[in-house]
Order: sequence, then C-alpha cells, then structure tokens
Amino acid sequence: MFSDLKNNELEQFTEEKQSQVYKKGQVLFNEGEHANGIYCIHKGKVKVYKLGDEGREQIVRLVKDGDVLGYRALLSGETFNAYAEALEESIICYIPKSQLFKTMEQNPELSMRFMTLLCGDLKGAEERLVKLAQKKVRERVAEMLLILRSTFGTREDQSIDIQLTREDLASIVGTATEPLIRLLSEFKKDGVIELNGKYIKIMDPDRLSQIGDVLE
Amino acid sequence: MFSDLKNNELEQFTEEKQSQVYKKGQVLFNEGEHANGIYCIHKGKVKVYKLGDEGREQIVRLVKDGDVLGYRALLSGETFNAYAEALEESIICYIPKSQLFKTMEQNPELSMRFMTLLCGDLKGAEERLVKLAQKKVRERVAEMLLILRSTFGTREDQSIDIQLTREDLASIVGTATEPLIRLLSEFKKDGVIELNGKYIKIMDPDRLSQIGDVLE
DNA sequence: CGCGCGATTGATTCGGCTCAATAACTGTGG
DNA sequence: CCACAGTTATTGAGCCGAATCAATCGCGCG
Repeated sequence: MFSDLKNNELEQFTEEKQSQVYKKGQVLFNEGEHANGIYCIHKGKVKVYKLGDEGREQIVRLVKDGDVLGYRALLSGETFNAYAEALEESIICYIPKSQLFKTMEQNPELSMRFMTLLCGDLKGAEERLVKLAQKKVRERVAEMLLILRSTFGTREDQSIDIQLTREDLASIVGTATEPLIRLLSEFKKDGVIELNGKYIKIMDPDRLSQIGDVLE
Repeated sequence: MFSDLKNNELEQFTEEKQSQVYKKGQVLFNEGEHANGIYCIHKGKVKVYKLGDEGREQIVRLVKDGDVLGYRALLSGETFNAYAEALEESIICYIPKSQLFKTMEQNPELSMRFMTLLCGDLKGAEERLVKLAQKKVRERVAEMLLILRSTFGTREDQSIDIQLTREDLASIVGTATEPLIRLLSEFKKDGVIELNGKYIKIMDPDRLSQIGDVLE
C-alpha cells in the first residue's frame, strides 16, 4: 500500500508508526467510535463485522497481512460503522489521521491508492450483495471455501490457513450455524473437503466450484 | 456535485457537456463495457442492476436527478460492472474522462468529493448486505417502501414518485415477484399502503417501520 | 378489439431456521 | 494430571418462510 512513497516519507512513516500486538479476540475498534487513524495489519488476521438488528454478527470482510483497515471511516470523517476484532495474535500498526493526511497532501498518489481501495471494496460488496440475494446457502458455502483458500492460502498439510468458528463461517455466508455445519458435513461425506477441528482442507476444488456456480 | 467549482471551470463544464435524452427502457451502459466518462442525471430516474448467475436481475442502486453515475468504473479504470437503464424519460449529460480528469487535477476538492461518494456507496452497500443476510422478506419490503418514499418523494396524491414494475421491486429487496406481490396485497389489506397501478401510497409509515425493524 | 405482457392468486414443494439434546473441546483450578 | 465448567460443534425433528409452478385476470398498446 505505501510501498512507493518517496524514501524519506517512508522513513517518517516507519518511525512514527506504533506497532502493537493484539491478542486473539482483542478489539481494534467498535462501531460508532470516532475514527482517528487507520490500521495496517503487519501480521495476523482480523474480522470486520456488523451487528444486525437482533444482534447477530455479520462478517463484512476478513483482513490479513498487508491489508489496511478503517480508511472508510477516516476518509469520510464518520464514525466506524463496523467492529474489528483480531482472529489470532496480530501485529498491527496505527497511523494517526494527522500523519496520514499530511502524507496524502504531499503524495497525491496515495490518495489515488485509497480511491482504488474504495472502488475495489465497493465492487466486492456489490458482488456479494447479488450472491446473497440470489444464491442458495449451499452454493454460497461452496464458494466461500474457495475464496477463503485463495485469500489465505494453505498450510503444509494443504488445509486453509485460517481458524474460524463455525459461527464465523456461518456469518460470512449469511446463514445460521446449524445449516452451515450440515453442509460442511455433507461435503466431507462426499469427499469434497476434509475437516480437522477448525482447519478445512479442500480435496476437490472443481466439485466445489461446480456446486458454487450456476450448475446443479 | 460540481456546484462549488470555480466559475470559469463550471462554464467550461457546462459548455462541453453533452446532454442527451434517454427514453424509458433505454440503456446507458452495459456490464463489461469500457468506462470513458461519467453520467450526470439532470432529470429522470435510472436503475443500476447486475445479473446473477441464472440471469436474474438484481437492482444495486436507484439513481435520480442530481446524482452521478459510473464513477466507480472510471476511477478504478475498469469496465462497468453493472447495467444502467432509464426508468423514465431522462435528461442525462455525459462527462468524458479527459475533461473530468483535467478538472480533478485543478480541483483536488473534486477528487475528495468522489472519495466521499465512494465512501457513502460502500457504507450503503455494506448495510444492505447485512439486511439482506439477516432480515426476512417481509421486513425488507416494508423498509424498502419507506426508503423509496424518502428517496424519491411523493406526488400530489402522496403516492411515491417512482414507477417500478413488481419485478423491479422484487429485485430491490432480493426476492421473487410473487412473494413481493403477496406482501403488497397484505399491506394493502391492512390499510398500511394503497396501490394504484405502479404508484404506491404509504398510509401508515409508523406501522411500516415497525414491520421493518426489529420488532414483531 | 384482441393480443400479450405484467399482475395476482392459489397450491405445492423445498430450503433453511429454530429448538432441543448430545458430544467434543478448551481452558481452569484443585 | 485430572475433574469440571463453560463454550463450541454436531445431529435430529419439526416448522415456517419463500420459491416455484400453474392458472387467471387486468390492462395497455398496437
């Protein structure tokens, strides 16, 4: 994200940044809080979620090493409209508003970068919208597994490199925990995936994309 | 949107802009087409929709007088990822990329304006996402009616000032036509709304927001 | 005036949610 | 190191919402 700042600016950035370690479950920010800076995930994973009217969690986005977080609220000068919570021990640095804006003035490039990020997020959100409205849970689950794998990669044993509770998984696809579990069990029975606690290994990606797509 | 440009720039804008009349049903752009400019709705209404995997329409956004359209694709240098179609006879002016970018360079304000638009769209999309995932059709329909009224206002007879087919309405809330119609009929029977062809009049907004909210 | 599309209603089916019960797992303190 | 308590995961049964299919109706338009 900041990789092509001029050298001196990059230094300045690095100096002033405050790295902090967040433990699993620790909260970066809550919905409604005032945004005074942005978060860069140096290492780790964070879930960004909103609460529905009945208090149910809805995961809006998952964020990992190298991603930036919280710029929507900062750029629009509003409060955060989601919660962010570390999914594992994470190293995250905080860039205060003043510093970011100063750098942005000197580097129009950087503004453009944020613009691009926003565009990408918007596109992604709209695509998810359509899928949520039109696809069945079964298809969405299949698709989610593929997306998780391509986003977070795999560990040595080929399982997807992220640990989410079944509730989290359900909250990504927008369903209840039980239906999600049933689908995972079914996929497992059919040899499409393997389950190992929170780790999921995709055995037959083609089958999954078949299930997740139009077909069937 | 462009209201606080310096005078000479505003003139330049006005001179060069090409106003065009779109008839009802006429297409502004298709998904996948290359974006070479943005559209400003001078007068009229436009629906922006995507197609699901089975070809079903999903309305992403409704746009009216004073709104701007197509900047996501242009700013990110990608193709349009939705379709746009006039809902009624509309006067729309087209601002070519070159001119817009030139003006943006001279007016950082304008870039900031777009940034704000994007932030707003993103926020909106994420909120819709949550509602789609968590609320029932009945609640979403109730909420949509209220939103339509506050967005498009009412005519002299207090009916909402927009004409949408039942299919369009269904596609906004993310359901099939029949369930939507049933709910409208129910609301009508209960005296919550009145139906007059494509025009809908809200009789009991409080009841509607009750239905659309947590309660019930 | 009739054709055809959009709107409406009914009947049926199916998916997904909820509730309830059990099992596995996690971390904790004795 | 083990027992316990409190989660988290899993499975089963029943119900309800919503999609689908089918048929009719109404209306606008040619």
